[in-house]
Amino acid sequence: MSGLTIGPLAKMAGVGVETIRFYQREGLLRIPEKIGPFKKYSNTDAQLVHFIKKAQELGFSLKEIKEILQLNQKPRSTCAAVKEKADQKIAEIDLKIKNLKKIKKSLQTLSCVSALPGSQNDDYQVQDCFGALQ
Amino acid sequence: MSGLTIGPLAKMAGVGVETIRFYQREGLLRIPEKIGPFKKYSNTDAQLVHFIKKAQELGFSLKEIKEILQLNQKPRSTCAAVKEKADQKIAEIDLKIKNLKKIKKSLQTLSCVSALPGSQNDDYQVQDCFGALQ
DNA sequence: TCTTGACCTGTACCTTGGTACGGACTATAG
DNA sequence: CTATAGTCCGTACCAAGGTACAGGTCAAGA
Repeated sequence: MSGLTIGPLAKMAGVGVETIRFYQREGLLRIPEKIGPFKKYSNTDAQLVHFIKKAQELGFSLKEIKEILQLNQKPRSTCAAVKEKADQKIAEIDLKIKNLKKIKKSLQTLSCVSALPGSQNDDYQVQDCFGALQ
Repeated sequence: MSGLTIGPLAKMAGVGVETIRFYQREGLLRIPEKIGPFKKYSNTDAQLVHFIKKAQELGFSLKEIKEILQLNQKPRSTCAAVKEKADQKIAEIDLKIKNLKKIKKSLQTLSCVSALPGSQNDDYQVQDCFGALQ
């Protein structure tokens, strides 16, 4: 709504302008109408870019993120498919959370052991703790 | 202990042999002694590779994974530093879990809405739900 | 009005994380 | 004892996700 140009948009979203253009090329971000000679963006665009970065940090590829975003835009006719896809992503997320908790637990053990004097560590202790990630 | 060659090791860990060699080049994996003409690996090596893959799926870069693994191998003299690093990783993991839960919640809403008839969606619904990821 | 900084399109280049391949050696099943 | 499949080392190539120009347009303040 606010009519941002690409520079302020990039700044708001915490990325470079080239990243914005790259996302447009990749179809993750709409290419807005020009108002005068420049393209104008909304706050929603900034939120979207911010979301893309965060989802990426959580281990989703741009391709997957695109899929998640497209779940939104499908017409009603494909609702069952949308629900299925969303449920599938939810399952993936649950697995990620589970695995992160395992790593966390191992790191807590390590943190604790290391804090004690006399804990000389042998090779491969961390992964011994949780070799069984799924 | 078991004396695996690189092929069986790769198979156990669910990667290609070239990936094993790449991890060695990058210093994520030890280069074992040769027994006869071939290098011999242990089950622990397989677990380690498996761990690397999982951590990667959770959004850690190879550089970060290397750091996590090295927490283990530091001598006692740097224990405080190890603990600090581990605690920092734990905080990162907590944030990841928190953000994954937000995305999950949004997807649940979407999955639910989409399953209802008459829910024609406008642009950018998903990210509207959780533009505020940290 | 002029200049400086932001924008435009297009293309080239970079880093990360592999993947493939060539040429030589070796183990082992038939 | 030979064929084939696995290993070794080195180097080249590849895809994803950016990042950096070049060469031009535009706008807004001094």
